[in-house]
Amino acid sequence: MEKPRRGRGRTTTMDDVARLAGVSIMTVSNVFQKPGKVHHLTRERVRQAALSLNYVPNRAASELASGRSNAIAAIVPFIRNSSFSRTIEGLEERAWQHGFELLLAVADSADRETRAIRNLIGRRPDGIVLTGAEHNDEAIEVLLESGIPVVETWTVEGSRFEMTVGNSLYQAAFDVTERLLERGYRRIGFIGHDAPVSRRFSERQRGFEAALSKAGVTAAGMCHVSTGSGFSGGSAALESLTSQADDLQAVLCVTDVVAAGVMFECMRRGWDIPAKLAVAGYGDFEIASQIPPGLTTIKTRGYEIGARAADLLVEHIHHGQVVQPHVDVGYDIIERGSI
Amino acid sequence: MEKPRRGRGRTTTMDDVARLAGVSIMTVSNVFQKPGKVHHLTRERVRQAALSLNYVPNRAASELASGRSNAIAAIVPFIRNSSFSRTIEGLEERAWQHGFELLLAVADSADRETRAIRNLIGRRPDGIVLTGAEHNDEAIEVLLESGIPVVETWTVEGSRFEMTVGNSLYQAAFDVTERLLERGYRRIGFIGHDAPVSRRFSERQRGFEAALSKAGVTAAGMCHVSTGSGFSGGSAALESLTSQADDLQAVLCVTDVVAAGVMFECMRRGWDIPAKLAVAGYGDFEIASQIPPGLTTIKTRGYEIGARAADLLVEHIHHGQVVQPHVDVGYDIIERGSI
DNA sequence: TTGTAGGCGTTATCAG
DNA sequence: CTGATAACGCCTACAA
Repeated sequence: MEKPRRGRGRTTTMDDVARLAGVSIMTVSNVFQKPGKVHHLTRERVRQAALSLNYVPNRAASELASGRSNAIAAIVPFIRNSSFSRTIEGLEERAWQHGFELLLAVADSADRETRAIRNLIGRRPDGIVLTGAEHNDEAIEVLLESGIPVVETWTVEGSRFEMTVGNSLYQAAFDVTERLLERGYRRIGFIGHDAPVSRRFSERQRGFEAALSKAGVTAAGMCHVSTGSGFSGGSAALESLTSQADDLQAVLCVTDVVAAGVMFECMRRGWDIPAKLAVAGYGDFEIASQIPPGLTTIKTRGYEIGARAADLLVEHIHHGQVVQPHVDVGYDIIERGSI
Repeated sequence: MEKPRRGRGRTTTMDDVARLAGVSIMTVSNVFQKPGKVHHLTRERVRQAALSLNYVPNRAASELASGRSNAIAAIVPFIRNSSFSRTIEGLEERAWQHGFELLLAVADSADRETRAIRNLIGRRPDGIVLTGAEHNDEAIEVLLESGIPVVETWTVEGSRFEMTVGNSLYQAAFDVTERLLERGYRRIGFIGHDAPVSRRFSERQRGFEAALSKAGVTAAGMCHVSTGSGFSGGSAALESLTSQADDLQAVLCVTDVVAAGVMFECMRRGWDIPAKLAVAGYGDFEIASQIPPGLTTIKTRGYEIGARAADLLVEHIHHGQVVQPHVDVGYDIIERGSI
């Protein structure tokens, strides 16, 4: 049987459209790229021809010829249960408004990330968005060398890239912890995440610790659950924390999902929230507003992070530089019944 | 200021590598494509040269020349709170094993889907995976015309594409409903989703209705929440259902997220589950096992759907056809405390 | 095992 | 406003 080779001669090309419309191939190209440069009637004729042939331009050829891909690439560690999905939405939407497509890669480990980055670079995107992962040196090297503008998001401190968009994780954690202290809680525990997103999450931990030490209080306990462990990570962590301190009064969790896991565990134990245990989360996921008695949390503006990242890239692509390369989108503390 | 044109002459190409390694450009190409055809030592020399130049092959050029992209494209309506994310993972993993990359597009409306499909086709992927959305005719037309093999997932019934992978939504809903009837519940309500994924979800509804009518029972009420409405959709729906039937005993929900929303609402009302209201969901998301008293649900094997879809495509790409083009991955009923 | 010629489908450039 | 020509970077086919 004949090998199904689409590449050779089967797909309809600009040539077909040009012939059908009775114009040159260049005119067809212009109709799609610079409609203004083509006469009203010619344009319509070409459009009709393209439509009737179900013509779709070949991006590979276009990119090769123009050296521009009109695409922005993003790489995220995971998409489930995370504020990253909001960031992706922001990116996609804004990128599209600027006429760019989004190339998305998911990589949950440094190794996979390196591979994914190579793949992406191979596609020569006009810009790349890195989202909150630990990058290994090789990947960073390749990225810097590629000449493609890069913006790093979420994890801002110590970034080696020219542009960053984030929100003050440190400050946010500091503020909620102070809020807990104001409420009179003194025996407070912390549940964090371990690698591969440690840089990001350790900022939260530092904020937590700073607020405590400012108040002259010591942490009731620290505990780390693995990234992506979800709700069940919360129950396990609570177990561990209570064994470290049986007079635990409050917990600050690295994520709303973990916090919800803690709250589910409290329900199972029949513990009243916040009387027996106060809980605070991070992210303001939908569950925070729904789970009784409502979860106090930090709203992260993940969507805005994506949108601003896209803006930065587009600005860089068009002008070769940006006016303000480091953006902090801030955060809000949302108080609900859990503290 | 000079426009930053990467395309023209700045990036390192095979030529540079070839020159540095003292070989022809073809040899460099072979080192990457068919390492076996190049002499041991030459290969190493080329690899070193490529490494030291941070050379990354240009996919656009490669695709154009070979007519193959080594990429599989997938399009999903949304990724948050859904079994689709599992399907994506399965797809990505399996595709990678076969040496293919995954191009992912998210499109939450038929219009965006059409646009996304055009974009994807422009990239000439070797295969396309469609995931549980309503497709409009134009999109289907373009897809069929493109000659690219397509597999449709989740939504199987009435598919116009040559390959499908799904699980019996109808049968699954039928079975859980029977389970509820066996438990003695008679006043049962249904919470479904409306467009744009209606075809998919209406199969569930039909299964629900069939089981009821087989038992000679009529539905206590039907209710539809908008896709992606999340937990809050559940509370709202419960509101609506109880107003339709104040003797409601059980609800079957289109999704675990909606079911969890119903359960949260019950908690707020102080209703005991399942004594006052039994709840069943769909998807076996993590929350189902964590929310007290545990949510009875249908496990959908979303990962396997993705994996099998990738397998089908690869088989088709390699052999031009597949032996068994329609796959049903089945489902499991997971019983927990909520019924 | 390595190299040479030609072309993939599109766009930039510049002439008509 | 339209069209001819020469790249773009790589791969297929064939020759050495």
